[in-house]
Amino acid sequence: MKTIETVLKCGDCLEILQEYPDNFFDLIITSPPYADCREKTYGGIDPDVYVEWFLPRSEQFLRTLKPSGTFILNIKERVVNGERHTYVLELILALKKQGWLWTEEFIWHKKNCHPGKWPNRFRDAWERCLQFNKSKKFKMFQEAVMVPMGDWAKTRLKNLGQNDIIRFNSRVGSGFGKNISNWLGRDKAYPSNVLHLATETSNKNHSATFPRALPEWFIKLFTEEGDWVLDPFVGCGTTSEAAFGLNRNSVGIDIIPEYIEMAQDKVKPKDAVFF
Amino acid sequence: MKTIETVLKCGDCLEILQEYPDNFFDLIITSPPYADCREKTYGGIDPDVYVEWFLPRSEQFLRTLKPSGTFILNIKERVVNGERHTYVLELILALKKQGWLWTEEFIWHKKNCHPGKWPNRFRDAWERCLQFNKSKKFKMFQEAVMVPMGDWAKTRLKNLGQNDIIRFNSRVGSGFGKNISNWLGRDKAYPSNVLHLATETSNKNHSATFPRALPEWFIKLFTEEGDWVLDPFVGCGTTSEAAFGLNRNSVGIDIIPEYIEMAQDKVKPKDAVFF
DNA sequence: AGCTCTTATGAATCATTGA
DNA sequence: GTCAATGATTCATAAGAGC
Repeated sequence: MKTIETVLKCGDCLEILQEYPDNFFDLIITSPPYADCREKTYGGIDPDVYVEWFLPRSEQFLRTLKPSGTFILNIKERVVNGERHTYVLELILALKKQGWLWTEEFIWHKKNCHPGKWPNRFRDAWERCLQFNKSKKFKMFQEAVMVPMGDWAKTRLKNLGQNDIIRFNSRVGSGFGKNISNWLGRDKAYPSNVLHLATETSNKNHSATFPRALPEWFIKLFTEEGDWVLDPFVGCGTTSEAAFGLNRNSVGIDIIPEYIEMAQDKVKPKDAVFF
Repeated sequence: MKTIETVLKCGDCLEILQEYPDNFFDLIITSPPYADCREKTYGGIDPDVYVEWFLPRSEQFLRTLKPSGTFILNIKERVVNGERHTYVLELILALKKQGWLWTEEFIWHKKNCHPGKWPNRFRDAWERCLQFNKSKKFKMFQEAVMVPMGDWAKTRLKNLGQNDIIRFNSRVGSGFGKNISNWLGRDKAYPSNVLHLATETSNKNHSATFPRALPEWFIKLFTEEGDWVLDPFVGCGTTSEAAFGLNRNSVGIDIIPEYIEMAQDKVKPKDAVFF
C-alpha cells in the first residue's frame, strides 16, 4: 500500500504551481478569498479587479489539471451598494474564454446561514459550487456519493426536527409529510445538484467556514484513492484533511503562514510531507 | 370593496404591453419560455439569440413597472453540448445595462425534481429566481412570508443565559443577544433566499411546471391587496390564479391561444375580465 | 449511553456617525 | 461629498455539560 502524501506550502499559488508539471492533478477544489470579504486577513481583492486577479491563477489550474480532471470553485458574490455584484458571472464567462468548460453549477444550501435582518433582503443561505472541466470526458463516480435512503430519512427526520416538517408542510400543501412514505423501501438514491450542509461553527481562527463535508463530497465524486487533489487557497486545511481522510494525495497552498501552520497541525506529522 | 380584475390576453407581450401606461404594475413575475425547451409549443428561442430576443420585451417591463415595483424572473439555463449555456449570465449583464438593478438571486429548490440519470451530471433540482428593481427603494412586506420558528426558541427563551445579556463579540464582529427582549413572544422567523417548494405534477398540459406556491410567495412579499401583477408569459395561468386568490389585480399575456383558454378556465368568469 | 439543557458563534448587510 | 468605522439586527447548528 502506498503512502499518502499531504503537501502544504506557503505562498502565492500563482508562483508555487509553476513547480508542478502539466496534467498532474485529478481534482482542484477551492474556496478562494471572496472579493473584499477577508480584507483584514487576506488583503482583500476589490470586486472590480477580481477577474483580472483570478485569471492568471486559473491558467495554472488549467495547465496542471489532468484532461480527465475537474475544477470545483466555491464562491458567492457579495452585495455592493444594494445590488449583487456581477464579478462571479464575469468570471464564469472569462474562464470559458480561457478554455474551461462550464459543466455544472451545484448549489450549497447553508442550513445555518448567518442571521440578520434588512429592509430589502433576506438572509443569504446559498453559495455556488461551479464545476469546470478541461474536456467532456471527465472522471465521475456517482455511486460514491449515493445516499442510503433509509438512513437518510432517519437522520434527516432527526436533524430536521418536528418544526421543519411543520414548516415544510405549511409552505406547500403537498410535500414533506406525504413524500416520506415514498422513501421507505428504497435502498439508495443518487443525489441532485443541491447540497444541504451546515456551516461549521467550530473554526475559531479561520473565518471561512468551508465545512469538511463539502470537499469530501466532491473528492468522493471526482477522484479515486491515490489520486491527487489541489486546493490553491487551502486556508486552515479543510481540503487537505478531507483528502487525507479519504486516502487521496493532496497539495494545499495558502499565502498566510498562520493558516498553513494550522493546516499542518490537522494532519498527523508522520503522514504529512512538509516543504 | 373594489372588484379584482383578472385580464388575460393572447399575443406577444412586446406588442400588447404598448397599450399600457408607464409605471403601472407593482410586480412583474414570469417564467419565460426557456431557450429551445418548449420548441414545439412556443416557437423555440435559440440560446444564442435569447438575450437579443428578451431585451425589447424587458424594455417594456421596465417602462410599465412602477419605480417601487419588482421584477422576478424565474429561469434556468439548459445544458447545450455537455455544458451549461451562458445565456442567463449574459441576460443578467444585459438587463443591468438596460437600467435594471440586480438586487438578489433567490434559489428555488425543487424538492421532487424530475427523476433521471446521466453519466456526467445529477438531477437538476434548482432554478434561479432573479430579482430586478428600478430603484433601491422598492416595496417589500417581509412579515407576509414569515415561517414558523425552530424549536430552539422555546427552550432558549425560558432561561436567558447571562451570556445573552452581554455577548462576547467574535472577532468577525457579529453580535447576537444585544437585545434579547426582542425575542419574547416571537414564534416566527424570516425566511432566507432559498425556497423549498415541490413542483406540481398535476399540470400535464403545460410543459412548464410553475407551482402556484412560487408566484404566491413573491406576490405576498412584494405587493399589497389591490396591486397590479403582470405575467407576460403566463402560460396556463398559474400567476393569474395566484394573484386572484390573493386579491391582486393581474394581467396575463401569452402567445398561445390554447394556454389563454386554459388560463381563463381557471378564473371564475364572473370575476374575470376578458378582452 | 442517550437524553435535555446551555452556550458559542458564523464568507452578512444596512443605517448611522465621524473624519 | 465621499469614505471608513461602528452599531443593530437576526437564526440554526453543534459541542459540551449535566443527569
